[in-house]
Amino acid sequence: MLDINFIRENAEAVKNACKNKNVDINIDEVLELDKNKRAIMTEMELLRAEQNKISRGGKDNTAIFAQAKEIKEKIKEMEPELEKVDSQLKIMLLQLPNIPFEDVPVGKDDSQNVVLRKVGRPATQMFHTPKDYMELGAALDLIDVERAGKVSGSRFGYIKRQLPVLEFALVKLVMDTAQKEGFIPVIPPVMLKDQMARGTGYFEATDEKEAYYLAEDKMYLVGTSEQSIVSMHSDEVLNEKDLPIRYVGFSTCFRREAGSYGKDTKGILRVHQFDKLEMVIFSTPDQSKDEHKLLLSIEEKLMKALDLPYQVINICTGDLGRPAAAKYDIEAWLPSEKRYRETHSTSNCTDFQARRLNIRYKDKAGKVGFVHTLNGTAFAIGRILIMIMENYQQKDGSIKVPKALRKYCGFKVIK
RNA sequence: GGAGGAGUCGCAUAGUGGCUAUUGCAACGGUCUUGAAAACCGUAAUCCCUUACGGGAUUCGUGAGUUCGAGUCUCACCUCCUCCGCCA
Repeated sequence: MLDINFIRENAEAVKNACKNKNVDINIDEVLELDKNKRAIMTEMELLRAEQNKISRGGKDNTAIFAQAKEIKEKIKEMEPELEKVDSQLKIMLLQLPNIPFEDVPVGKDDSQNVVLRKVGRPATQMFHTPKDYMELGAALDLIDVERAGKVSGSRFGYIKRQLPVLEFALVKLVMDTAQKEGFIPVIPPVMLKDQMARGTGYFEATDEKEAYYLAEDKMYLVGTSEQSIVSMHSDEVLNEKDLPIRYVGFSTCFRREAGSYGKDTKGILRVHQFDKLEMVIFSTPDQSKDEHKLLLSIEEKLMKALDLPYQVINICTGDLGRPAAAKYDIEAWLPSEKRYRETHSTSNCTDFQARRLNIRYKDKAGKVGFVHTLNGTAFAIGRILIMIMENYQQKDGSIKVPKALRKYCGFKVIK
């Protein structure tokens, strides 16, 4: 959510942000509603002040109380009008996107994202024609999507044998790496009250089909632990001297993948349920750009530890999503598709989520302001397993284990 | 799932329909001090009107209601605690 004062004073900047983010909202209408709302409010407050004055006068004054009652009726008549304007305004405000930073490339969609750098050598000239991970997994009995289909339907999988052990090795690698940087490990709830699910700003009434909803209990399943970790400090005032607060969370994530019919239908690249290690940072506004760099640097450190070839993408305005002011993706090389596929994403959401969730901090002078929130993938387990399998496959169909994981999993090769 | 209790500023705490919601501690700022401690003084948030000085509205878990007036009364919901049941 944006500050209404900011919108009043920077209408052009907001219009421009909407245009660059492909969001179609009439800012002039927002300003008009805001103006209307304030006019009604002012009038009501004047009446209420008068009413209070009378009520504070004393007891048993029936003549004057009759007058107060009259004012009360008048106020009551105005209420629906205010509510109407206010709810219209609120709906529009919640749909407004965060303003992208000035150095974010302007672009229409993901085709205009910018490659910042490539690291590691894509194994295009591998010694043999690479097998895809499903073929490798079938031979070694590591992934079973057929039985998962029988039991749960499409876009599910059983991860078997050495793969779960590798998952725990990845978890340990991330925990060790992140704790060195002061991240606090956390396992968050994966079910959220609807108001919290909205707080992080990924869906509104129009597109909540993206999340799983438990109607009986009025709860959502998280699509990412970012939702429950960012919400953790809602309605709190943090102390500046405690900032930045860094968390590294592990949780299962649930996604309906509505609207992605036909995309990545095979295998476990795009599934309804997967485990993910996620980093979340609460910082002061001054710190957030550096913290964003830190998140990206840890993601790259983890990728280098696994020695996977990757590229870093600067996401353009049209592909940023509503809450982010800046976002970098990491894409790893997938040999079977001969292209890079997304494994990581890190966003600086500035005060956009903090304003919705009312997460504030008090500075040394005692002044209160909204924190900045940032998030970044440490590892999305399923996708990283895929990348390891394909990039570390051997001629005989076995899979080597990245050196950094060996001490955690206890074996060097899957065969 | 059943029965009972509670929610007031960061923490603790008073407040059974009336005017400006009490008190203590902590934290922060100031005075004093060579420095510190002590002492003393000050400090809630959100919103609206105003160029400003200033004024006003709202907020006692949340939302409705009763009333001229609600922390206080009524209803619903949320959260926590205790006991019973179930359970890894």
